[in-house]
Amino acid sequence: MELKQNIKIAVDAIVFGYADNKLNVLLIKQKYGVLKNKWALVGGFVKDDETLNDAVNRELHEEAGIKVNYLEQLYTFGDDLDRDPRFRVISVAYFALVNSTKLVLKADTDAEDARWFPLDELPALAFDHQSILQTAQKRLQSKLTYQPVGFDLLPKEFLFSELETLYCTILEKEIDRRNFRKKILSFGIVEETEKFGNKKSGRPAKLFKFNGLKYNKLAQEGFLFDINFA
Amino acid sequence: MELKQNIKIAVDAIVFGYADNKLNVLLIKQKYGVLKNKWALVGGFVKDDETLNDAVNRELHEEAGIKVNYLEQLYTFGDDLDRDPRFRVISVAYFALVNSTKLVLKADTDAEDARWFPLDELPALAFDHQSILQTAQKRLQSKLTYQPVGFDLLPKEFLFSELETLYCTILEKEIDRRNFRKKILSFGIVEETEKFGNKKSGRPAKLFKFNGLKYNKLAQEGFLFDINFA
DNA sequence: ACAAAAGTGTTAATCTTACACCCATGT
DNA sequence: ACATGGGTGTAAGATTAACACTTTTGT
Repeated sequence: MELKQNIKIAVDAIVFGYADNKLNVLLIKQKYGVLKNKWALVGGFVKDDETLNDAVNRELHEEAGIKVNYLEQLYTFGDDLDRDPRFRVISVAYFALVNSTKLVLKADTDAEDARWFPLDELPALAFDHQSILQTAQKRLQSKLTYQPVGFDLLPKEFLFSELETLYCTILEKEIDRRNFRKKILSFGIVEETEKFGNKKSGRPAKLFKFNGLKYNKLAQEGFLFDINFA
Repeated sequence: MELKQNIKIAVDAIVFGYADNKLNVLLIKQKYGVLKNKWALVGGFVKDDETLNDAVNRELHEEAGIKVNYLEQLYTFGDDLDRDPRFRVISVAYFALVNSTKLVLKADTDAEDARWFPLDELPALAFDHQSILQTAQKRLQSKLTYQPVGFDLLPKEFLFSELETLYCTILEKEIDRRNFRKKILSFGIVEETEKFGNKKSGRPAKLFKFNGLKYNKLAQEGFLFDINFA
């Protein structure tokens, strides 16, 4: 009874990036194997002597050449026995955020191609990656309201209007500018810099930055980041 | 590179029960193997042709003879390479709730013994089960505030005071009786019955029941269960 | 001068918190 | 009559929601 198990374990990463007021997902098209010429999430099999975390980071590096700002375990998909046509695979999915604006994707060892796709222009995906992606999108939406993960999708210094648009875009709702600014500033974890953005038109706007250390300190003392708007 | 993987995949269940104003956890002591004479979570290896969900339910049945009221995936523990001394094991942990008051545990095929332990009187646990348990406890605490999972720990009909004590116990804080009752009743998902509890002393109290169908309907319309008290 | 985006305050409504006394039963 | 737990309302304070005009720059 003990050792007859023949199940493979993989990790997959849903990497979200944000650019041009759009939420993007990182997909790759592999050179070899069953996945040849199909778009898929970054991912692969776990090595015997490597942690799940190391496996994801390795795949992210090998297949797309990136380091992410935020990474957490999302869900383990293992109820679909025919997920992978080759053999039973259980996939531990991870959820990752990057500031994609200036991110250069280099298709490295395993990948033939790596590209950002806006969420509303997705190609057909391999396996059950479509449904994994939906789970991830829901997670992102809810995380946004109770953890300061939005900043991981923006450059270190950003305009308030960018932060606001990010929230509107991802949560798919309108947000009142004044109330949003008031609320965010009331937390005391976003600071004004001396610099200004470089938009072409309109009144110049100050750049802001997120103070992660301060957030951690406050969070330990019981502070709860929380944004909820009608 | 493809198929040399030698990792075993297991499921474990953290089953919480509630009785006598205490939160309990279901632990088992196995007959055979490395786990002989050690208390551990219900769990075991996944079969090749069985979903993760089926695996957990099977183990719950085989090792403790129970059906749970609530079951959800908790987290996949796979970063500790030496978790199991025999070989690399990745464990998908599930989180389960039962009304344990009248639950008869029958040690079935695999288990030598199955018992409820109050959270503050735990024995030493096998593997990394102690830390899995802590993750589960945190999950329970937070779930309690944004999903009506408390009802899954109580009998179908319960006293308001029982519900309140359950919240106090699990969240480890004092709650104002009037505010609590007002809040819960305002949701409209808990209904008065005609029956009364059978406490020995004090004024007789009505039994209430949770209307799950109504909750589901409301939840679909955007209703959010939410309990937060200082 | 006009277009474009940034910046800013107030008020009404709602929700949350704090708090204490009477009620129905068993002994 | 007393002990035990059940049941109830209100007022002050905090938070949220709704709402529109002025400012600064480039063209």
